[in-house]
Amino acid sequence: MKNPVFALIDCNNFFVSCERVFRPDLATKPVAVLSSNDGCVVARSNEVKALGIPMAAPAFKYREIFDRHGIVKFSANFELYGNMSRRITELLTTITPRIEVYSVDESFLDLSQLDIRDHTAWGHKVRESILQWTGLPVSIGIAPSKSLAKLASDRGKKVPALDGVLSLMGNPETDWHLSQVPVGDVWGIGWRLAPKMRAEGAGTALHLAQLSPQRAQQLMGIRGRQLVAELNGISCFPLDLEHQKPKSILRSRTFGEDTSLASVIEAALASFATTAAFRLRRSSQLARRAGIFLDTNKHKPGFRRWSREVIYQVPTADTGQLISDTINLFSQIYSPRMSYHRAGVWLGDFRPADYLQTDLLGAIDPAKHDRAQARMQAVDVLNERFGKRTIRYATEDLAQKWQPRHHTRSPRYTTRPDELPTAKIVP
DNA sequence: TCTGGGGTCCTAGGACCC
DNA sequence: TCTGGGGTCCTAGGACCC
Repeated sequence: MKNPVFALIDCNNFFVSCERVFRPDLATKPVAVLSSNDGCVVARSNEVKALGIPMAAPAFKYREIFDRHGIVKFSANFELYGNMSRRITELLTTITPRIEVYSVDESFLDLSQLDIRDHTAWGHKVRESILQWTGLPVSIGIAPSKSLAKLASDRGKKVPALDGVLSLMGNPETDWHLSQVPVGDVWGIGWRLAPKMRAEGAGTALHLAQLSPQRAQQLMGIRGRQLVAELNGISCFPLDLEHQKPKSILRSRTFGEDTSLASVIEAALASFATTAAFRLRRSSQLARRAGIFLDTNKHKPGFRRWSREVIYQVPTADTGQLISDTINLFSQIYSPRMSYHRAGVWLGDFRPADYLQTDLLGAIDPAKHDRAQARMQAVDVLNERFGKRTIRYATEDLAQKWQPRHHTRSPRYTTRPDELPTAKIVP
């Protein structure tokens, strides 16, 4: 058994970098990407960070700074970002199959089986090929634990002299790097724990690493104890290769405008149920629970949330059933006097898709179940071949008014040929 | 007027059983 | 009648992540 070596590959300002690949004219301009409804800032170029605009800042509060500095705004284009993300994943998979895709812009690699003599040089080589093949700048951290790899990639990004790569494998400066990282920037220390750690005298990652395991567990539970060990180079969080199977699925949106109309909300719920069920089928699972929730505006007085759920004796991934059940749940909590701001559908308590055959045969009507399976498979095949929403349920079409606004979305360059710019050749 | 969307894990407490 | 302890399952809420 070899000693663990992890690399974290982390895309810099990911959404902004994706936009810049297709807009090289923006390479040195301040650029921000906004969430659904153009509500919050979800990605910032370094220039925007330098202007003091924080992550998740409500866009309307910073409009003046946006205008004054000519910040270029994009509505989030997740189809583009997802596609760019897959390109990087494919590239990394050629290095080693032992990869954990941790998020849309971060992957861990297990390097322990590879024959790498100089980890820093290896990091620079990987960084250059990703830049060459995708146009995206990344930072790379290499260390004996995931938490240290994460911290190292962050240092690689922030310290210009490191040029995007830091290896903490046998690095005599490890303690010094730890001493430069505020405790709140450590992976796993959020806004609640950071003040608590500072009060304990642990203001930096180095101080945190020096806590006794007992004290760490007292203050932060078992995860905290493991985190402290990780900072000392003892790996507690293994590579998660099964990451791709979700344990719950949520689809929700803030509406383009608040609404009291049942038909609008039903159309939204039908649409959420459809995409959630598709994702569920793609993961080869069935749900034993499904639920909905409705919210008023949480930033206005009198904020309220309503929710209902249904438990299935026979788990399902059938879109038709999920739509009719969510609409039914909705009718139990809907009041025409309320003004709704946001709604969502969630699925949970999953079983493997072959569970019905192995465990419930006899308890269900097999013919009926097979027909439902065949129906959903046909829908998925047609939609894959001819485009999303080729086949859909009528409830989705009751209204479009719920759909979020996205006034400044860029073309989906890599997935929608019809949105590509056209070049005219002038003779 | 205008404040996102999607996840995971841990813990404490209650119900229930032996 | 009262007493003890342990195990499991479920749920709600908290905390974190990107």
